[in-house]
Amino acid sequence: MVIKKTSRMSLVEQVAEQIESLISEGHWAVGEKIPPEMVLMEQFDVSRNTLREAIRALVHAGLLETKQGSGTVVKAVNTLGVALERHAKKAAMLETLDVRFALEKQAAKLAAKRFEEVDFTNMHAALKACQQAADIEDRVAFIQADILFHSSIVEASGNRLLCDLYKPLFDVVYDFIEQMIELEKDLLYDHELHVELVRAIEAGNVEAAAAIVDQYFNELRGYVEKVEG
Amino acid sequence: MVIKKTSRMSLVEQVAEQIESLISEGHWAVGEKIPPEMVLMEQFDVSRNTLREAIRALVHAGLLETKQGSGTVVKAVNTLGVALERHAKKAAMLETLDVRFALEKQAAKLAAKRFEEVDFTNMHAALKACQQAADIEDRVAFIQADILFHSSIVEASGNRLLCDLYKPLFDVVYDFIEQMIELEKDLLYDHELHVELVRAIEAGNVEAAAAIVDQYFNELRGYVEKVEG
DNA sequence: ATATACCAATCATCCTACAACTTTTAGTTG
DNA sequence: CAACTAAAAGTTGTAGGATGATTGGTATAT
Repeated sequence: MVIKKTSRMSLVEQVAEQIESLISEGHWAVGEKIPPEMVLMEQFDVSRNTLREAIRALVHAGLLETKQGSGTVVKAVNTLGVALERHAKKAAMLETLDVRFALEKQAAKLAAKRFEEVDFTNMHAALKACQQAADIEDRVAFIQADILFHSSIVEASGNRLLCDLYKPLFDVVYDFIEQMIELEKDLLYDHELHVELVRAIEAGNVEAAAAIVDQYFNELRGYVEKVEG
Repeated sequence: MVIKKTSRMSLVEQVAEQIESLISEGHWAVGEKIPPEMVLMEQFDVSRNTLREAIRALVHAGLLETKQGSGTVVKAVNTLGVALERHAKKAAMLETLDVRFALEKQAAKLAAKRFEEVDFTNMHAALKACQQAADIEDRVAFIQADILFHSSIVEASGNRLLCDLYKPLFDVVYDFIEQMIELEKDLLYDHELHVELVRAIEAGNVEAAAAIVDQYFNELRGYVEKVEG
């Protein structure tokens, strides 16, 4: 006797899964508006409630965003970022910082290890922008360039999972730093380490890259401890 | 003029958030059945549709599980694990391994740094279980003990966020290893490093702990590369 | 041309009803 | 009394309709 499939997935989950596929496969791009409920009801051949429960699940996951009177738009392609950001916001800043540190250090080492395959365009551009912002002491510009710089480091690791984990934590830390910056005005003009880090990665010097990230985070940790603890 | 907060959150999100809080604060424990829809409708003072949309969002996120005719039970305390596991399963094993490595190394260093406050009970118990399993060459028992061992290391870091990130990745890696173990039968009886790692942490030797984790993962990476690449 | 009023589209919430499944209860039978 | 059976109650799943709230665009009037 053939055992029947334990139980068929609920209609809501089936619909949610299909919508998720349509998004992840790019059929509905980020920023794009998806069809209204009435249309989707007919396309999926389910009732209004069922469809709404599916959509609501994806809204909560951060994939979609609904606006009354307007419609529903795609907000992201994967659900990890939202979950991680929500989680990290509830954690202590020093804990988040330690995790971010672990990830960025690993990223720097991986980038240095595969330096021959790395595209350094973004890294150099961010470096230049940092330098310019530091020269004219434009704090806002420096932060933006700093964000691009660290992102380019992590992307250079070639590890997609690492990037997906790093960026949400990075955002959380930077929200904190933006508030902190009033207290320590000269904190973020520390540009020397940026240059050294790129040089180490370009040279394929794994240990040097790791040491520089160590140093960077030790300083950052000191500032955060002063403010938080 | 003070601009009022965008507007109030939708009822569904309010309810979902409250339920999440009730779970994360332990008011509803994992495995426990939550009240039926009718009761929750009255408690939150919302309609059935609104309540169901909230619950469905949490079901999709992996926090709850509903069974028709029976009820709804709490499945997990936080939503991060499910999202991360789903995500990591789609990634390449070597990428996942690198991230896990970064996290475990950081955990070992943190644990060594605060060795005076660490509770070593679990670690020693896992160590003993590993030894016993290795002695009688019981592979299944060794894996289970190994899982407990690595978990105890990460928990000793005292960093909750680190633990929450580590465990799902760990599960993914171990699913892979369980399949791999047939090929490399003697892989997991490598017990020496376990002992050395605990010794280093107990001595508060941060660098030694880091070096041992390095060594452990280099071996593991070698095996994985042989199988996957 | 600008501002106002109106209208249509769309999501938000509520309501009722029934179906499907599970658990409990009551009843029957041996 | 024990064990099996049938009925009932409880719970989630799905459907469909009605009304309110918000948004975006259109037509109108000045």
